[in-house]
Amino acid sequence: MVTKKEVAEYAGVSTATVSRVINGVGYISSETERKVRKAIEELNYIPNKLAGNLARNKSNLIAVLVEDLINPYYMALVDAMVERASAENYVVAVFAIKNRDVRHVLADLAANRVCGIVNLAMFTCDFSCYDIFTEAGTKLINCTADSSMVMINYRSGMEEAMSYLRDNGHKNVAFISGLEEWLTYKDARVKYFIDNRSRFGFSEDTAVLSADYPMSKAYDVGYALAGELIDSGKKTDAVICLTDMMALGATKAFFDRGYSVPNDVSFIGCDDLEFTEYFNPALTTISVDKRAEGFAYIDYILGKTSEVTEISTHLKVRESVKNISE
Amino acid sequence: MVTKKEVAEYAGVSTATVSRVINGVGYISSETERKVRKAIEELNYIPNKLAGNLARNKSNLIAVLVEDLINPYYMALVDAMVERASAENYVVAVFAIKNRDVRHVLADLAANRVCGIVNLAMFTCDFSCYDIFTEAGTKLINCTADSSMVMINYRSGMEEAMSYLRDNGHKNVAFISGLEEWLTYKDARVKYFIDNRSRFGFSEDTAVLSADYPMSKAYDVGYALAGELIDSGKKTDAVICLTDMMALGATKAFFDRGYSVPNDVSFIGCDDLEFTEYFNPALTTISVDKRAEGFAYIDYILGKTSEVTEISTHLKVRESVKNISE
DNA sequence: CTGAAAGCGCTAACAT
DNA sequence: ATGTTAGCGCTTTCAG
Repeated sequence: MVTKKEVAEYAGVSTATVSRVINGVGYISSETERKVRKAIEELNYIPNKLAGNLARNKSNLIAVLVEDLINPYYMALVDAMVERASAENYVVAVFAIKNRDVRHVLADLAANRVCGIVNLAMFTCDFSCYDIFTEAGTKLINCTADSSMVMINYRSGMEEAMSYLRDNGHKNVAFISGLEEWLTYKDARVKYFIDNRSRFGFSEDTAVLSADYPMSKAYDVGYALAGELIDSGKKTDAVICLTDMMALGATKAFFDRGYSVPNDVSFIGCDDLEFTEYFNPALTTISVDKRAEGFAYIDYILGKTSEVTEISTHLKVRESVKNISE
Repeated sequence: MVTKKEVAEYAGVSTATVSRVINGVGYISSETERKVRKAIEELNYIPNKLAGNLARNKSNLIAVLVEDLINPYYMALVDAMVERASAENYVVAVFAIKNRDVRHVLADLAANRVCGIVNLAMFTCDFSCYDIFTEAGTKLINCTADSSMVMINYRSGMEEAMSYLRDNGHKNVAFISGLEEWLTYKDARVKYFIDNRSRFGFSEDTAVLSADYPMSKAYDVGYALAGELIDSGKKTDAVICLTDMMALGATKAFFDRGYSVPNDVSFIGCDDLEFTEYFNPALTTISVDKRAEGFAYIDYILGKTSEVTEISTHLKVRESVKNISE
């Protein structure tokens, strides 16, 4: 594999000059640049990132931390991140916590001198774990509890969803959160729901159901919680679910017990996973701009954003809500 | 960040010795080892992979090449690969072809000196593109047309699926392949179906439908093809789909036209994506051991396998096939 | 505008 | 069993 030195010799310049034209930094005469580019071209030179990484003691690796990867939402996020990162010659690597000591994983990240970490997992770990990274200037997303640089604005989506339910005659709407209780009341979706349901004329007496997501799978949680909801005997016209996958499980529970969706109960999910369009019925959902979210993460890590980025949400109407106003 | 040299000094040995205990190679007295481990521990030393990679001119990066990542099957595969790779201190990075010149992507891989490439994309590219890698000793999976080191044995799964349909009284079974025609007849699932349908007493007159997967999304293809199937007016008791996502789209097409699944038509998918259990009806599918597949890829890249690995498949019966024998 | 040269932290002969 | 040392290929001052 041809090295920078060979290119330099071939072009009759120094390696420093070659570096300059490649990295587009510093002054170079157009004549020299031409020669160098020609040499690169003819020799088919491919810069060795390994060496570059070491020289600047910083890799072009961006780490995505997940519990496990079996989650369509993450998939969409990672997809977007890869797209954005590769445009800047960065590489996105996936690290999973599943069955591993978090400290080991963190050590892995450190050993590979990742330049940024996007934490999509929900493990708990005291912040001192991250000292090593903050010290090294690694950009962290979602690693500490405090102010995130990108926030999903669920207000608009929730507002639309609740208006839509109201306009379609629903009054008894439950919320399947699935999160642990202490998280449930911190979640922006749940909070908005609770704080505003009376404003939309909904009953205050409907259930907000917690469980242990994301420890358990979203659809399992949805299925179980919907079962509880049915068993409770509470009158419910519609249910909003924290995520689409939860809605998938929850609707299934209703089907399994002989109910029809949306004839007997209406459903609204959240996330807008693209294939939920093909669910039966097609899922009405709060759409999150996952691509923008993924882009924002990368932009932050690459230092291209200063202020916090807000990700928009809106309702995507499909078939899972029935008009029951007479 | 503390370096190997500092550890060596602290322990009163040379860097080579430290390397030896870390990499567990060569002889070291237990006394020295103890001292070194103590130094590592007390100094909180984390080896710098960047330097190591450069020194051996080979990275610990394994690349996964995808068209895009929005595919639950890949997700499961990547998940498994990450698990296996991290156990050996390798890192899995995702590279996407979408909207990019394949040659650029390949150059990226080369620039990062990846030690292996798992090609999950389906782009065409003459093999000379890979010369640079074979020359460098990079392990390649699915990059050239010839013999793969891991093969999914669809026979058993298909056999079970077809027996099951036969035993449930189905005679007119269609196959939604979705692949382009020239690929359709190369695919093991399709081939098995065509070669054996008469043996199971199925009509030879049923459709095998092609399209342009994976250029188009599986569920879109499934939806469109199922529409064609319905329009054709051909009698069909059951349909087998190349993938679960295709089945999702296909069943939706039937629902949208007023049919009931499985009352009017039965469905069998393939892949056993875990959440298809929650489809309505729960999808009966040919289960592929995706974890084993992912593991096999990594094992091959890491040089832990010599002979070709075979991935097993079997039918997972759920609710999408109805017994129509009277 | 360009070149020389000193690292980056680690590996792997080669010595001892 | 352990130490010495010459790179790995690139970046980046510092001179000129």
